[in-house]
Amino acid sequence: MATHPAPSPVAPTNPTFAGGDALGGAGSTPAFSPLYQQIKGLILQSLQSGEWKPGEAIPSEMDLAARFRVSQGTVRKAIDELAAEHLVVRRQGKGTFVATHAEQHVQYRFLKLQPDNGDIQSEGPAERTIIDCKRLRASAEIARALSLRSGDPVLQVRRVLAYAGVPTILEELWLPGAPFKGLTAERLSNYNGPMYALFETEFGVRMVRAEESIRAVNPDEEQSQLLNVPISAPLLSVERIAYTYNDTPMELRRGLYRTDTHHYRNALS
Amino acid sequence: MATHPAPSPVAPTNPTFAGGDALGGAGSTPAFSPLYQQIKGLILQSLQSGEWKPGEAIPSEMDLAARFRVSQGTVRKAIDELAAEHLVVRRQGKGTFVATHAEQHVQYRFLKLQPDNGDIQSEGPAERTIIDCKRLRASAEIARALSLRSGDPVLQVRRVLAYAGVPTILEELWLPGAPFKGLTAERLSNYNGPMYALFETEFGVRMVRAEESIRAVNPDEEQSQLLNVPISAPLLSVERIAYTYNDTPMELRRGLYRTDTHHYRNALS
DNA sequence: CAGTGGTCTAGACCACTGG
DNA sequence: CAGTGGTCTAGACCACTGC
Repeated sequence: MATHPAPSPVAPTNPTFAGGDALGGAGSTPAFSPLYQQIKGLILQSLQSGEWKPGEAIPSEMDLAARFRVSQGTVRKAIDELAAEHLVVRRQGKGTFVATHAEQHVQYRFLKLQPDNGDIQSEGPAERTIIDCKRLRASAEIARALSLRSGDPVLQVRRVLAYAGVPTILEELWLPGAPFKGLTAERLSNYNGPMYALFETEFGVRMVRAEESIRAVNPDEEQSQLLNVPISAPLLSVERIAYTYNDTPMELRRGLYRTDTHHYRNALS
Repeated sequence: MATHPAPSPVAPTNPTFAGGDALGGAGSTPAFSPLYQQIKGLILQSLQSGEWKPGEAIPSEMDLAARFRVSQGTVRKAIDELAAEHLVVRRQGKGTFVATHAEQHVQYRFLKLQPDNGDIQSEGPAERTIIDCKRLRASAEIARALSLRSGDPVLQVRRVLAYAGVPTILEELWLPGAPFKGLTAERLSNYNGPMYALFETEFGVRMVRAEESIRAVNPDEEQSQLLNVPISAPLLSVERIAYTYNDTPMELRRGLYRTDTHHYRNALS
């Protein structure tokens, strides 16, 4: 595996068209794909297949250029896009590294709740309490969100996050059963750090992007007790679907946020 | 103004350092600034000064390269960043255009509320009703948000947005008095299109980015009447500060969103 | 067809990191 | 010091738009 003997994965010398051009022009869309996009796809495959693990360095731009038989500039543009999508992180003088949720700086990348006074760092990490972790069968709703079939095995986790002793977030999340075989309440409790970091190291599942739908709601009886708020208290309902590579949904998470001391922060551009 | 006779705004031939290097090494930060960043700054100045107006084309990459006496590739990288920040829009074969909120495709770029069923397009534009438009003096809180002094003149606008006849959004917004001299309820009512588009064409104020803080709240008596919901209904409180160039705050907007038929959508990456 | 942005290359040099 | 990513250049060619 030390040398890659000219796999020639792309057009031999010049940039060409990609797609089913061999079919004789039957294609409806010309589907022009620039070389750097093809290279990006190949790098993506290697990331996906685990050839380079989270936190590790990927080969240098020169190495990749030689491996794919393109110029350094073309590899550079491919990596630029991967870096913009936070799939890799560039560090001048050191190399390019596979992104990870275990990083100190980008911890809790997907959690947008912030304390009203003081920044995130000063608040410190939340106190986590697992309520339960059950194995059950997907309802139609859960199945649809996770691209499963109704009745497929799923894992349900519920937990509370507290800041300075005040329960602030109540989360309920569902994971597809197969990729997370062996996940238990105990392993969750013992792990110290972001849940997504545990998913990476223990199950090889890397969350790459997510989408959230936010509403204002009132808690039900149980929720109001767990969060220690009156049943009439308005709460933020945050439903998240998190995706791995290839836009494969791997988690449905429903959060209830108290917003009397915290707020959901969002940058628009 | 047809030709720019070698203004030589940057280092004559080679990339050099920027910053107060002439002070004799007293600077604490070396402050290296790549050429393309300097070019970006110069283009930004021209955008800001109104040399090219929203919707217009800026000079071609070749022209800018000649004007700034750098290579096309350097100009390209500068424009790449401006395009990534949505300050300009590239269109292959046509040119690069100053971004505008009046565009058909990117209308309501900052409004993240979406109908639960069906996409945004099918819903059509909201019915807008101006409640009032008052000229008053900034409270300490408003002044801080807009980088003004307490007592400075500000403009307050309140309005309701309804979809399919259902009042869904109640907005209250404050604008600094000086740049928006002449804005009246009538002009707002008569204008058809995004408010930010009116700001561009009538007042030369271009909103470039914004930050939102979101909470769950209950309405007060007046708010509940205007939105036609019970006083116990949980609502989304969305406080936005919108910025022009140079991170200058130009609007404070407080929205109350009903989330029984709509939701706030956010993409995380 | 000319003009625009978009891609690709090859080579030079710079800034940063670590041994 | 060698190796990495970062910048800059010059030139060629491609894809898209509109006249």
